[in-house]
Amino acid sequence: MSPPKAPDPSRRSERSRQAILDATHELLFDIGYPKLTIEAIAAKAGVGKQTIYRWWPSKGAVMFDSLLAHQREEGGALPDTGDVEADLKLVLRATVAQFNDPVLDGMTRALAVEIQNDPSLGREMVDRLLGPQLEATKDRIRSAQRAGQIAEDLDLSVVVEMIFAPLFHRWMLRTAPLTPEYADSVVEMALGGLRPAACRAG
Amino acid sequence: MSPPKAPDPSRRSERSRQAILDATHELLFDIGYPKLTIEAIAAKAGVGKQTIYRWWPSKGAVMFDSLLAHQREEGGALPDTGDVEADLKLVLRATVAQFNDPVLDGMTRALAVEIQNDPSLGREMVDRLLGPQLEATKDRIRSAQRAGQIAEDLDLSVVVEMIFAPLFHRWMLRTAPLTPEYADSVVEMALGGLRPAACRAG
Amino acid sequence: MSPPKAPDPSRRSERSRQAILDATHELLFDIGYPKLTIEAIAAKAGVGKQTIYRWWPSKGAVMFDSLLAHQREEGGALPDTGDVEADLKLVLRATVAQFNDPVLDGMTRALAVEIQNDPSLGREMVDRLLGPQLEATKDRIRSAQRAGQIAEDLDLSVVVEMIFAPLFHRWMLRTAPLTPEYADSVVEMALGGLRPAACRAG
Amino acid sequence: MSPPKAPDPSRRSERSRQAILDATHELLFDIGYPKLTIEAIAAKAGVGKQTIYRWWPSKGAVMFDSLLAHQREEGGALPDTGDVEADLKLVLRATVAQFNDPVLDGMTRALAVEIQNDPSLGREMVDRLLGPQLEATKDRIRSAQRAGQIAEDLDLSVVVEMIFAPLFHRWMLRTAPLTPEYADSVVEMALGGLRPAACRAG
DNA sequence: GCTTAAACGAGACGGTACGTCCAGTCTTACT
DNA sequence: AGTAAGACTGGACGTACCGTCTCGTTTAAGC
Repeated sequence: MSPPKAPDPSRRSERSRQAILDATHELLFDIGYPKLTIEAIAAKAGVGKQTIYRWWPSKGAVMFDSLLAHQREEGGALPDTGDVEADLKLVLRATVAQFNDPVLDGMTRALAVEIQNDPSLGREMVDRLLGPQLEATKDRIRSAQRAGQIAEDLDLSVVVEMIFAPLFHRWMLRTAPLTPEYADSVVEMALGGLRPAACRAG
Repeated sequence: MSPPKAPDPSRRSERSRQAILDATHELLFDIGYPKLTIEAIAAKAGVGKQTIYRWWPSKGAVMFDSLLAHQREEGGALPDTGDVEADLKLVLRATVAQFNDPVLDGMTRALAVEIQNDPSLGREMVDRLLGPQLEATKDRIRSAQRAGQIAEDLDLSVVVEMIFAPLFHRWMLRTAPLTPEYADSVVEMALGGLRPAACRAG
Repeated sequence: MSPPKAPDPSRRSERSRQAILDATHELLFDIGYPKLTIEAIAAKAGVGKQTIYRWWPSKGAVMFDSLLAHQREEGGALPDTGDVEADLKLVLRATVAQFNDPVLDGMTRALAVEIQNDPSLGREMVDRLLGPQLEATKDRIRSAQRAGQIAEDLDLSVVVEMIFAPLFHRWMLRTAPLTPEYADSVVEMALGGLRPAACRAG
Repeated sequence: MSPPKAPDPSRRSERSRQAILDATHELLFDIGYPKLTIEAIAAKAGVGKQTIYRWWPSKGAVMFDSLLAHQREEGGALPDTGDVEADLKLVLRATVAQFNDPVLDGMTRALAVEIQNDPSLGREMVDRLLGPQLEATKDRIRSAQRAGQIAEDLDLSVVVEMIFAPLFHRWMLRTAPLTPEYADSVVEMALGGLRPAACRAG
């Protein structure tokens, strides 16, 4: 008859929620996502398994919330020194550093994996994690357009992907090591294009 | 004492090998990689589990071999009409189509996922699947360089990633639908760069 | 510090008590004792689980009260036609019928089972259900003694068990079907004894 | 299609079977049947749960096999001194002692309980445990019949129940303590019957 | 062709984790 | 204060697979 009876969020135990998120984060750090189990989270958090199953649909969802809860509030705007090339290189070098950090590497891979199995998780990730960063980058690009450094007639969604995707690709498929120099190359090539051109040196 | 005793490949049963690869392929198609189990493969192939464990180190490795065995021999060179932009658009549109094919989509995602857990699988994949395609693309780029359509002083590894990565990014993270038009945009933007038009028409 | 705080019976909700007893009875009928759960009783009765735990110590106790509340008031004296054999046969045939009634069968088994785990429940059952019937039988036996049909120097507690125990034994251990004829045999054999005797036919 | 796939008894591990039976027996002794869990048995036996589920349908069945495996081989004939009353008193006093032994008490109650939920278990119990004892008693009665101590025209199934049932009844329902004297009373009353003395001395 | 050692199918084994169910306790809001 | 509701910790349930380990049974190489 009734849809399987949804729990009442107003009665949710904040204490348990926090304990679960903390335990998950710690376990991700200690043993990594593939070895992470609901049972281990429950045990470490001092929580019944049912409490996890009551509020999250999957292991991936718990991990995602845990990631959100524990990331520092970095979502600021990009630097704007007036030199778009330098600013983008700075950002991409930072991204390279993140990918090379063992902990972040593990968690980000886990997240990427889980998105493959659970598209709804992917949507949320795009909205809450990736989206804001891409938006900030778009803002910086727009600023550069006003400064005449970037062409006007471009689809900014494609632009930001042109910039970030190569890093993601190399990291995810491990085709080659991710270095700061690679970040620089990507920025330069994206800005200048592949064609031979007198004005490339700008 | 003795090293764990390697099996003798010369006595391997070709019949069983094929049955396992076929069963895996069919199960990947039917139930998807995450639900795929060694037991199911063994049962479907009419094979003992040990026979799988004897010859493959992991579920991912079986799947990878199965993928290799069942893909058509496409590894040829890229078309070369003299117009590098048109040729690249053609290739990228084909790639888009592959990503949008439900079966290939599922299997490629499975492969990408498994690479996260098993770097050695990643290396093999890069060598046997991704590498050849990137090499073929590099060849086409080199041809375009000789024709004066592409700058000479570029790191080709970065170039091919500039071209393919945006598709991969959008597909993997599901940030937006993958369309042929998107493929065109990527090619145009990569070739022309992001800077204002003055220098773009080349 | 304080003893665990006994609830005040004067404030007990009669409405809830009845609802619990009714729900229990109905569930016993529907799904049987082994599958009966406190949660199901509470849900069916529209009552909080705590209200059950507050007033009853165990599932068995609830069931016992439910049984008491729903049985008809039968605790009268045995018939006394002057023929003790006939009267006992009548009573034992009625007992056989009760054991063969599917509903009573299930509930009585449940009760018997629960007594094994909870001796205090056993005591109460003996006092309130079994005792009265045995007492009534003892009265009938005493009447027969006065009429010279039964020996004087007998321990009546043993006598009544001689009469009822065989039925209980056969029912509980399912050694053979319980029939009215069996009831007759038991009465005849108990009265006449096992020895070969000229006077047995009476 | 296929019936859920029966395991092949010829490949059964005798070592595991014994370990399970032993662990069960020990746990029955230590914590009692109601607190006995399959998980505890598996853990104590050093065995996977599946191995228990593979070979036994229920907790009760394991316990029953464990009981059978650990009982001493007592299934012999009753004593026959020529005095049936004395012999029966001996047997019933032994039965009383068994019921009063704390370990046997617990296990027998557990068995009796389980029979209520699982009639098939009851049948097996009757066949393998209770039956033989009743048959031995019937043999002794038959011998007494030949000696002229017991009437010829009696249903022996009823006779043995007349003798054993009162003990069982008093034990199971805890109506009164089980004593050797009670055993004697039962034998005397069963043999002599309830009618007045005139015909009783036989 | 016969022997013999390997790979093979089958599947039982000790385990781990799953997702569900319910016990019994605790919390919150209502009567 | 007792109650309805239901979230909580805890723990057993029975299931699904894991990867390992026997079992006979092919099967193919080397004598």
